[in-house]
Amino acid sequence: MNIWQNNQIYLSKAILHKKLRGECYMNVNNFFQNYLTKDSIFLDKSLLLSSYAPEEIMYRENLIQDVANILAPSLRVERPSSLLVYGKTGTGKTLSIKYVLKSIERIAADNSVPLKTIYVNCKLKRIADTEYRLIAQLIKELGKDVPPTGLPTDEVYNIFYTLIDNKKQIILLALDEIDQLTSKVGDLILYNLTRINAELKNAQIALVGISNNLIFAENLDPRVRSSLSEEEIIFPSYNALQIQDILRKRSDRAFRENVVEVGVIEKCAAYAAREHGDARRAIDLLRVAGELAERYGSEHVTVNHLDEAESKIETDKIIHAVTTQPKQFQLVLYSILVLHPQNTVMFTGEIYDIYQKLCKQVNFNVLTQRRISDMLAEFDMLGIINAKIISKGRYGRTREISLGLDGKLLVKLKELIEKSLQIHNE
DNA sequence: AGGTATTCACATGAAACTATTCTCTGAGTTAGG
DNA sequence: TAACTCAGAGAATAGTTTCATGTGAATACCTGT
Repeated sequence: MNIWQNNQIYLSKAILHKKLRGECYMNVNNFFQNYLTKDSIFLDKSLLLSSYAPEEIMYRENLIQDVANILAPSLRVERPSSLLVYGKTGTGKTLSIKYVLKSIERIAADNSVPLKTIYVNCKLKRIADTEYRLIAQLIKELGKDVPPTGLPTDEVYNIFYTLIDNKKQIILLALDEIDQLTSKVGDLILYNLTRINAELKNAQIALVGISNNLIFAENLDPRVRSSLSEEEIIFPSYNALQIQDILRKRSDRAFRENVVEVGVIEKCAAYAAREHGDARRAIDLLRVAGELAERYGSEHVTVNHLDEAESKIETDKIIHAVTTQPKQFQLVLYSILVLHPQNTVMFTGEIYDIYQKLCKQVNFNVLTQRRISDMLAEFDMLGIINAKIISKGRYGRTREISLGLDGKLLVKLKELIEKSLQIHNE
């Protein structure tokens, strides 16, 4: 017999039972039933997800017009100037560029202009974060597949050439988070991309680089720099009032009426404005606050929910960062956690000693101090630890490491790592 | 006292190595005609 | 003879080791008063 059928019978019996007796005890079935029938405080949560692309981008009309002006020649099958877009996270760069690309592609299609736009995010791990993978990804966007490894890089370039050069066309290539790419694999790849045009007979490529780093172009090879940034546009940060408007517009449609209490939007905007006007963060914050309110069965989203959302986002980020790291990373972090209760500040050498002991205990091979040093630097980047390089004079130079996280989170992290590494405390 | 030289304990950088995953190629093998 | 199998060469990549060089200030060591 089939389990589901049994359950079905059980379920209907339970409901019948409840109806007859009018009893209202809590069980999981009731919970799910309530969950379904209860009005959600959300109307349409997708509006608050980071994947949502609004049809109108507020406070960016002029910048979008600028971008459009620069890229417009492509509609006449002329190569437009290359463009470099700067702006901090959450200033609408990506959104605006995607928007322009989409509309330019639509117009091109309507007028049968041979134009293609490609958008690639260079930060995506295992997709486009190396030279080979970037080109492979471009080929994939053009509708052909390339093996993930095994081919020489030149070969992939050749496939790419022949693929785009088979007819006269303009390719608008938007590379998001381009600074990540160059910091990881060097700027040779950009040089190759800009040089492609000279070798193409029919097609032409125009590059649109998007960078979070405002001084990205400064430490670029001069040749690359001149050909990559013929035009530059800077996206300024939003101020608190602008973020308020953006939030209000989204929340009006994302939540039911009167769900969001007065002052929540303002505070949310203030939080985000403090972080250099990151609109995406503000929207995330509002969404998580809403989710918390819903989980607590509250009818309204309050300022308290917002505060809680702020810390939840922070802890979730750290927990996610830690759990996705390899085991050796976790063990190093564990060493820090073990050492932490005794000393508030720690040094690389101390951590390495503990780490070596732990390695023996759990049968890991011991990595060199050089490697541990890099790992500590990465933890610092992730915001899990605070590291500062100090000199203790005669007693050498080292990282001074402290933990800025709250106690509850530390305990949780420790448990998580113990579980994942199967460390048993005596 | 004031100046400089030394020294520690790592940091930081570059290159090389290792293991894994994957493709391509061509020799050897098999099966069918 | 065509189709198939399979080992070996060659690539890309992540993670690491090895080797080399850099570094900031507390201390040790001078020097002249």
